[in-house]
Amino acid sequence: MTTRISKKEEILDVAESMIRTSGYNGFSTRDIAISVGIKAASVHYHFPKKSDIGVAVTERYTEHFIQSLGEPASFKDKQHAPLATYIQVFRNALIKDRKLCLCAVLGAETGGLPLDITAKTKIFFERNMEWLRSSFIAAFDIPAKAAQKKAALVLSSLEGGLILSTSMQDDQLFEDVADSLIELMSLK
Amino acid sequence: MTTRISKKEEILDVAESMIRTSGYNGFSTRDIAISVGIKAASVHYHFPKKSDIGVAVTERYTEHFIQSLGEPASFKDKQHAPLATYIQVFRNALIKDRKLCLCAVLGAETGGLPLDITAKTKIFFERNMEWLRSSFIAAFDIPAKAAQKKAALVLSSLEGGLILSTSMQDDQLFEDVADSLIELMSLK
DNA sequence: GTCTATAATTTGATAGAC
DNA sequence: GTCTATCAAATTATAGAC
Repeated sequence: MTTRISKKEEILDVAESMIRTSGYNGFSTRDIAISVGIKAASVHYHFPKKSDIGVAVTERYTEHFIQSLGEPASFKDKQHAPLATYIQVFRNALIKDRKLCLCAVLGAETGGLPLDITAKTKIFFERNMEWLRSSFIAAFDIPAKAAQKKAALVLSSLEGGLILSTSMQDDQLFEDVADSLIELMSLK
Repeated sequence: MTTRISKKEEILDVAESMIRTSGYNGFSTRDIAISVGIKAASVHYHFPKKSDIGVAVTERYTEHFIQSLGEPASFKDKQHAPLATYIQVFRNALIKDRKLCLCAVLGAETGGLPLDITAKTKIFFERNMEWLRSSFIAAFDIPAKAAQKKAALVLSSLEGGLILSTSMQDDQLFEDVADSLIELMSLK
């Protein structure tokens, strides 16, 4: 006897999928209703405004994403570990989900979004940068500024790599980005 | 006596700006009309369907972008030249335009776009990858596969860097990405 | 919690006058 | 080439019954 997830969670699941595929302005509350199997009015019962869905999806996505990375401190002196872990999370998005990172999509639409959603998107990137910085400091024992630069390159290139790979319909392009990162960062 | 640009060009200018700010689904043909100073019906005279605007903008953007890069062959044996040139074009988008790359935005919305627009977006990335590959082969005298990997990293990280920098409201993040690329690529 | 019904607005697009 | 007028459909959202 499996526990059924609530309609509220189902709405978030569908919304996350739709944003990661078509962007926040690429679907309607009615689209969500149809996909969940309820009426649009019922969607508004759980989330009065569409932007409430966007905010909730982004918060939940951020928590799941950071949790899936594990503890930065555990990479002490293990130089390859944090990058390998990080690449795998993005590879799963591309290969298993066949979708982009939620916040890369929202970041690309920034000017067309409600402000409460852009605020949550910013937090996603800040928390990921923090994870990468502290992981690189633990793994490589390098100064904060060097870790910041590495983190900026890794996060930017993997977010961009997902977009390029998807747009070009070429999974190998993502692997080329990953290979480049691994090769170049073990040299430095 | 300066030559006035046509309304058709003005529509493309405004549409390009709006897509790069809010995404293709983040504005209406009426928004364009207001910004150009005509009525929505007049926009449809120049471009019958909204997607015709998207296709025309993407084609024009691609041509301008590639032209601004110059000839790849001119970088023969000049190792720093192609990367410096490429970074500067993206830096201009961030600092001068205060906008993302058109095709990064369209790439992020892929699933919610008319197919003729996604086709043009794909061509943008293909032509940029080709420019980078041939530039790196000329500059570094390296095998095609090594050039492909470098090109994938450079294009992905600069596209992603623009998105992160904009979303985080932190121009320095883009410079961190650029510094990382320059440092790591001159070592390899 | 979900439904029907409805409303105000927006959107993409067309017809036809000037 | 631009306008007024118009439209059908979609979109976000609310009121109130069950």
